[in-house]
Amino acid sequence: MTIQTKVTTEELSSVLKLLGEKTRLSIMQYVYERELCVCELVELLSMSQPAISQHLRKLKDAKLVQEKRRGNWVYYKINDEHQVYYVIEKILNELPSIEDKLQELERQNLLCK
Amino acid sequence: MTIQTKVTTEELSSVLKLLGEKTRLSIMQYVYERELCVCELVELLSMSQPAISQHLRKLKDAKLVQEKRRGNWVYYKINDEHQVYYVIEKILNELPSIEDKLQELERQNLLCK
DNA sequence: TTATAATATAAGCATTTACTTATATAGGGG
DNA sequence: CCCCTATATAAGTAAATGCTTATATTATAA
Repeated sequence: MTIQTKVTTEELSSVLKLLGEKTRLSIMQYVYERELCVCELVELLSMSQPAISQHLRKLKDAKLVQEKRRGNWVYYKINDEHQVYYVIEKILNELPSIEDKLQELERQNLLCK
Repeated sequence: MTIQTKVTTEELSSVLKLLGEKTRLSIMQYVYERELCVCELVELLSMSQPAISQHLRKLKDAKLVQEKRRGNWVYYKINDEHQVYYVIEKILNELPSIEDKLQELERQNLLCK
């Protein structure tokens, strides 16, 4: 049995506001599928590095993602222990798979390390 | 079996952006529970009538709510045929019940008609 | 230590947003 | 028809937002 912890409207809306931005929702989708470093996300989303970093900062501050440094690279993955992770999963599962884009990245040897 | 129709990241993020605002998320919560007119929402949320109307306009444009006029009053209810209604329900179910607030409104005879 | 690569942060800016106040519209009752 | 009530819309504004460019930080490698 799953304990349903209720959140406040403010807490939930602040999470939804973060997901309610195309780039950030994409980032969430990617780091839900697998751990990725900043430069990989820059490639995948075709956006500038500062833009991606700033989005990641917001997601990290909201504890929606976790970071781990490995040498020069900082890897991000989804935080599956977030208070409303259950909802976040439902949201991300509505989106079509991005597996092909990740494979394309591998094929082009653009993966870091 | 439920057919899982995938939406684009843009479509989904635009819905989440609308829900990612405290007042609008509250409105959705209320019209999910029952049909309400504008002046009732004004009471419940303690906000100005134009502010509520403008939020309702956005929700209506996104087909998240449906409206029906009855005399002077315009009633709004959730659109349970929205493309991602399944997700919207999951989101709203995370929030604590607002039943008590609706009862309080009734008790004070603030319900229209 | 110096150079280089990956990432983060700061500052600036154009756009969007959520309200306000004022006014328009629409329907019901006299 | 006129008046009143409920709602919608318009215009204005302060604050928030998502980018850009420039620079700082951090770790690795020479």
